[in-house]
Amino acid sequence: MIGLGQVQEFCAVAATIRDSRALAGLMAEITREMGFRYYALVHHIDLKPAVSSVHIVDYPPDWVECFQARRLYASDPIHRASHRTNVGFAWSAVQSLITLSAADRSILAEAHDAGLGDGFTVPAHIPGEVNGSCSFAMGSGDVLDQRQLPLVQLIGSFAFEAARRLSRQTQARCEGPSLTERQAECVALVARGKTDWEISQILGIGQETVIQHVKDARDRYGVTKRTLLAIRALFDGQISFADVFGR
Amino acid sequence: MIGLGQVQEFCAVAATIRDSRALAGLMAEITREMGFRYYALVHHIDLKPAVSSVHIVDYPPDWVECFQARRLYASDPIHRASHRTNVGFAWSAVQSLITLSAADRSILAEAHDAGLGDGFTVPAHIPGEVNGSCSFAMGSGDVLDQRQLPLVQLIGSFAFEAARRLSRQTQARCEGPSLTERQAECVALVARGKTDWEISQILGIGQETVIQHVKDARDRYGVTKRTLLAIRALFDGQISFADVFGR
DNA sequence: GATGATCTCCCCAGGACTGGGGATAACCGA
DNA sequence: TCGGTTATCCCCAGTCCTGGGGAGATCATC
Repeated sequence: MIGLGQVQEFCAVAATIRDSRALAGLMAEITREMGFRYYALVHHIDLKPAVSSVHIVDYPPDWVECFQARRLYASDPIHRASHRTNVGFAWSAVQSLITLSAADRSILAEAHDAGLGDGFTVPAHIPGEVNGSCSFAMGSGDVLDQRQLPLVQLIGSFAFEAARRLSRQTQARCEGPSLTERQAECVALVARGKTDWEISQILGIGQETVIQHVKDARDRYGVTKRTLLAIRALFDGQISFADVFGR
Repeated sequence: MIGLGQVQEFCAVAATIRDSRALAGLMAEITREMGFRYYALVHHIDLKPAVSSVHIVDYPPDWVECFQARRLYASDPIHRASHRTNVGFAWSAVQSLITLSAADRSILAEAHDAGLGDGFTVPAHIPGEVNGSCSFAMGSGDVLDQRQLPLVQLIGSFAFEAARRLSRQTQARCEGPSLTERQAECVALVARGKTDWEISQILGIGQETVIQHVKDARDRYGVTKRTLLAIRALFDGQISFADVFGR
C-alpha cells in the first residue's frame, strides 16, 4: 500500500528520467510497493523499429510471447476495454465496458494460466497518437486493494506520460521542413478541404499562386498528394487541429 | 485542501449520480473544498442542441459569453494544450505543451480580465469521441497548491467520466460517425496519400469498390474532400498517426 | 421471408489536382 | 551588385477525384 506522498515522489522522479532502463527500474519498484507483481506500459500497436513507440513490459514471458505471436495489440479485451474509458478499471470489471466474446474469454483464460491474476489498467489516449495504457497485475489468486486504486490510476497516468516523453526524445528531432508563412496558410486551408480556387478567394490572391504555394509545400515535404501534405504538416505542428476546426 | 478519502467519496457519489443538476452540485462542492473558485466540465465542441455533449460550467459569465461568441472550443490555448497530453497541467505551464501565438496570449489575458486566475485542466480523451476536459480555476491572484494537484487530476477524471455517463444515458450518443472496417481501411490508406487505384491494389479489391468506400466514408462525415475526411478520422481516433507513418 | 447493413462492382461527366514548363518583382544579406 | 528566397502570376497535358446513377451477394436481425 502506498500513499499520496509516494505518488508525488514517483511523479517527480518520472518527470526527470532520461532513459527507458531507468523508467523500467522505477516501474518495477513502484509496482512492488503497490503490491502488484507485473506491469506493462505499452502503445497498442505492433512493434516496428521505424516507429518510436512505448513498450516497457514486465509480464510473464510466456504471456508476452503468446501476446506478440497472436498480435493481440488491438484485439486483446483489456486493450479494447481501455479504448472505451478515460479512467482506470479493474480487469475483473471488464464486462462493464465491453461484451466479452468467446475468443475474449479464452484470451483472458490463457493470461490467467500464464500466471496473471487480477489487474488494473489505466488508459492513455491522446488525439492523433497511438492508443496506449499502463497496466498493473497481481499474481494469480491475489486480491486488488480497492482503496488504493485511485493512486494506482495516478501512477499509471504519470508513468505513461514519462514513457511517451522518452519515446519522443529518442526519435531524432531533426528539423522537419519548414514552410513559408504563405505556404502554411495555404496548407491550413488545404487541411480544411478547400479547393485551390476557394483558397485563392480566401487569401485574395490568384488561383495559380495558390497552386504554386501548394506545389512548393508538397515539394518541401517530398510528398505528391495534398492529403499527405496536410497530415504531415499536422504531425509536426506546422498546423494544428484548431486551424482545421476552429475559428 | 482535500485528502484521498474525499477523492474516494467523490468517486463513489459521482458513480451513482443520476442527473446533471446533481453533478453540478457535487462539482460546486468539491471545487470549493479543493480551494478553487470555478470549474468547467466540457466537451470541446460547439453546443448543438441536437448533440448530447458534456457542458457543465461554472465560470465567470462574461468569460463564458466571450468564449461562446468567439467559438473558442477548438482554438482556446488551454483546450489545445489539453489535446497534447494525458495528464493534468497547470495553466501557468501551458507553454510547455504548446507555443502561444499572439492571439493565444490575448485570449489568456481576456480570461484573466474576466476574473480567472491560475487553473488546472485535466484532459479527457476517448478514441472515437469528442475531446473533453475538466478544468478548475482560482480567482485571480490566488496560488495553486502544487501538492494537491494529483488529487485534482483524479477528481477531474472521475468527474468527466460521470458527466460522460450521464450524457450517454440521457440522449443518444454524441460520438462522431463510425466507419465500417473496410471504410476505415480505405481512409487509413487515403491518409497515406494513396490513390484509389493504389488502395485497390493494396486491399486486393476493385478500384470502383474503393471509390465507393471512400465515397461512403465522406458521406458519413458529411465532407466532400478526402483530405478533410482523413483529418477528421484522425481527429476522432478512427485512424492514428501510426496508421499513416508506421510500417 | 423481409429489411437493413455491408461489401463488392460498374458507368459517366465535369471539376480538381499534379507535374512540367515559364515569368516578374521585391527583399535581404554577402 | 549579385545570388538566394519569397510571393505573385501564367499555360498545358494528363491523371485523379467527386457526385450522380445503377446492381448483385452475403449476413444478421427481426
